Amino acid sequence: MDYQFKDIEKKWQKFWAENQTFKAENNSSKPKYYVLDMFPYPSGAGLHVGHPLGYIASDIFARYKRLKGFNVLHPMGYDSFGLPAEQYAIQTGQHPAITTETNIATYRRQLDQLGFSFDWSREVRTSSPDFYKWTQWIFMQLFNSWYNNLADKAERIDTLITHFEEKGSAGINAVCDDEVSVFSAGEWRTMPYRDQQKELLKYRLTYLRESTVNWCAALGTVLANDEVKDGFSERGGFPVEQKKMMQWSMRITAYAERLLNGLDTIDWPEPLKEMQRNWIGKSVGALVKFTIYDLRFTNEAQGGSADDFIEVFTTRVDTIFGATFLVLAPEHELVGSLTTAAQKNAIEKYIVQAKKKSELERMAEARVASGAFTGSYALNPLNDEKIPIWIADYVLAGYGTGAVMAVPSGDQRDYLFAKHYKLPIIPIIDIQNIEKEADPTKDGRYINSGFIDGMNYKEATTALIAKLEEMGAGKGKINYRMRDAIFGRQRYWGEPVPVYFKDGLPYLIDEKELPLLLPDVDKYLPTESGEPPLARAKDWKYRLTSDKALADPIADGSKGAEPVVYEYELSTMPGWAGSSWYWYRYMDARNDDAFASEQAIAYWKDVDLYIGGSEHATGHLLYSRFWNKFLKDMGQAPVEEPFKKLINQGMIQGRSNLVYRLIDDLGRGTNTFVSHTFRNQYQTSPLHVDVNIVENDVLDIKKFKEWRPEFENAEFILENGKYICGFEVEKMSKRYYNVVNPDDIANRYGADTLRMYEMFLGPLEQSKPWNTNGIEGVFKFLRKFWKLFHDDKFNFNVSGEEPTRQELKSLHKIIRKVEEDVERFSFNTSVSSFMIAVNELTDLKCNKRAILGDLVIILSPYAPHICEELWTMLGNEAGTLSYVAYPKFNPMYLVEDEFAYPISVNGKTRLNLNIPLSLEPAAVEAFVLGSAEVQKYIDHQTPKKVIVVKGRIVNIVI
RNA sequence: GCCUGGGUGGUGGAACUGGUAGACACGCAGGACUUAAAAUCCUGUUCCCGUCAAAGGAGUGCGGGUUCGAUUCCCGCCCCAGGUACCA
Repeated sequence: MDYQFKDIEKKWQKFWAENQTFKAENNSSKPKYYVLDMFPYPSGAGLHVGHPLGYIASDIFARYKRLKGFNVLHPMGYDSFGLPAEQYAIQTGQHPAITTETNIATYRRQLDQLGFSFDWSREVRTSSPDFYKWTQWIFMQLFNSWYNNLADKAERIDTLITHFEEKGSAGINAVCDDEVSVFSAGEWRTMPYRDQQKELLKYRLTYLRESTVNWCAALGTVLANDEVKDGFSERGGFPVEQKKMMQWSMRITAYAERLLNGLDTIDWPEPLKEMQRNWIGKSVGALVKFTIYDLRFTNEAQGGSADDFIEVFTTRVDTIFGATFLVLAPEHELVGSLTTAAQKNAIEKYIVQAKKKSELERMAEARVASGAFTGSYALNPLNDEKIPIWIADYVLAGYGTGAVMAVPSGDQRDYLFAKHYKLPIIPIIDIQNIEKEADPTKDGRYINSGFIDGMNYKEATTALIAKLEEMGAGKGKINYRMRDAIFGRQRYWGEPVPVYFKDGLPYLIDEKELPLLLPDVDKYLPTESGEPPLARAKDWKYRLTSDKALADPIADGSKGAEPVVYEYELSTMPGWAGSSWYWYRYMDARNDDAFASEQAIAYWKDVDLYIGGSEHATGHLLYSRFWNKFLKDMGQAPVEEPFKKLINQGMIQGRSNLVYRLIDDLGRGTNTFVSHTFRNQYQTSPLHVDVNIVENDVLDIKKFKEWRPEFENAEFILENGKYICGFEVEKMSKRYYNVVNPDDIANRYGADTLRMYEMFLGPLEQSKPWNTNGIEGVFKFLRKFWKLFHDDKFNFNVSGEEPTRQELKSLHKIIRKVEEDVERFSFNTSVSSFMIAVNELTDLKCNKRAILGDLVIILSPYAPHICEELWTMLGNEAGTLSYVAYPKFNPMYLVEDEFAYPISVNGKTRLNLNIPLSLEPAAVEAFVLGSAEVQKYIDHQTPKKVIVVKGRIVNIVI
């Protein structure tokens, strides 16, 4: 029989499902290996050909590891909360759960058809209550924790309460809100319960506070910074504005340093680590206080509570003697009190103007200096120099202290500002060149800089910080760019937050009541009063009954049998909540008592290999590391970093095909099309054509005429009897007619061909356009492979004879090659090697069972269906292929018989040799000269010179 | 601007720690089998010169350098992709 991929693939997919071939056990004498894919959001469009790229790679690796004797966990699930299902619900009224269910069914069918070795018994869905129960549970743990800087880890809030009770707020070093209260133990104990809770909220790792958020009116929700691109929402492209709202936040900043340091311990792509480093944005610098000069000038009306100094953050404290003015952000709180009567007009005008400027305008505007003088002055703490205080929108209120010391000689922005407003520019380093622009050099020695004159950068920085600390005018300080993550969305289709409100303060619901189920609503839009959709839920209230209320000394519910009713939190969790811990759920997916059992977590520990796209660099991958570190602090997770090795698969772009339509004299399109080569000899306009009616860039004219009624009578100017299309690399999208569906490919060539072809396309990590042009080659290869096992009449025919040395050489060459390739994730070169091996064995007419059996095993991770079929045909039990031992490479078969070759360098002929590694360096020369291979080349002559490099490669000049 | 990758035939891409550049595949050209098509097989295919061939020359974005030898290492530039940005 010829290679009938359809029957074979159907048969084995059914077999694997029925026999649960890939079910992983939570205990095993084998070493564990956890291969994880980033789980998909099940969108309505289904999979296109780019999605499975990473899944194929991880599947190959998972199957390879099984053959290598590992107990492999390779699960799959769905990140099924999300915006598209909700948008669809708003438009149609259909419950997002139903849309999601339908989409998941499509995804599942498409995934199954590719023959993945997932353990589906562990499937998770973030939108399923038995999953989000634990997302809510982790939220509660975060709420019940604070970050102790002294221990450098999160602790239960109880430890903080105990400290307050015993010692008051003294001695606490925590990551918390800016405005925490100072109190004694006695004061704490007499504090009303509500005030205590209010104070504790300032320390909790998830907390409520008023923050400026990115509000997207069109989506009716708040977006995280990484969901906003250039002032528009990443999804949908709607305008985003700044708005103040009470919001749930996560104190991820507490983990900034650990998130940064952890990067050095994990095997991730360098660009991705770099993105996270930039996102965290650590800068080491100093806070310096500049005394305000003569407060008499300040505006009496507003100056009542003003401090008498301005604090700035700088990373270049060494340049402080070059500071010739201060600049505050227009929003800085001292601006009002610093503005003199004379400057009041100018300042107010500038503030109005700055506010009006949208994000976009600020971006578009060239770097033109703009600002206004407050009329006040400050004193440089180190030389008592009197310098003016300005405001300008190049200083950001949200970073550092919202105020900077301007050093025009060293900072380009300050330089431009100084030039524009004719402020002094003082050089402070001997080698500085500041004629045209600022020179931020750290080399050279300081000048015009008081007591640091003559020092270098390092000496000056140390000396200055010491001096400032001694004077009480400053201190060393580390700043991070990263902000706390906002954790609420005014949306329906997300996890409800397990919190109710009493007297305006949030309290956790009883843990026994988890999961807090998402209630039904009549519409999925915000209410008329602007409340989130959950406000529409009927009778969705928290009932505090007397027994539960006992724990709370002021609960009103304790008095009678009737429960007291409170409002739930109405916002839901953001999209990243469920994905921030889901890899643990796979370890023990059906557990009702814990997010995963202790034993399961102790066994699987962490993800050994994680494959997914780099677009999650500063979202999912950062939040996951954060939650993992928190769970570790809580003793729930065994290791600091969840994903040991990570690989980014490249994006698969679309490859559009174009036809060239002839244009008549009036510029109108005719119905005549010109083939690619001749397109410039005519007036033409390019037109996208469906890639599915084009093969190898040759247009199927018949299908083209049927494609659209208007082309029914189309005419063509051909080349060599064919119509050749042009192509362009673009996003894969319906409107370019370049979407290729894996179902079509699988139908036509089979899943094994598709799997191998996607790998063959190029390096896994590289982005590349999808191009079906080469797929025939892979298909031919599989057919050739099939034929090795059959005679001319397609009868199965293998021989039990002993393999020849040649055959063994071919086999062991590929065993070694593929093993090396898989270990370094170079799947594309493996596919090539398979082709070479099969070509060689075909030439040798090899049908030896011993050779073919091993070949089936090593090919099976790539093309599992055909290999299972051949494996059973070879007489093995069905289903055993996935767990047999990987063939062992035997170097004996690979002794090189050709190791000398002549090369010509600069007109001299040299012999290049590969010397066996086993040879002692001292013996190399004798070995070389004694070798028959070499004698053949030098032909009795004495070589002029023998050069040995690294004991391995030898040049002989002849 | 800064950070991180990358630049090799008509195309996708090979080349492990510096050792015969272009493996493998597509495409193309020619041929075999066939009434024909499909399928399959064979030959050729970096460029230039050369009647086939032999021989020769050039060649991994550009210009230098180190080396017996550089796609690989170093210096300076150009271009492309991704990330990021008045972050002090």
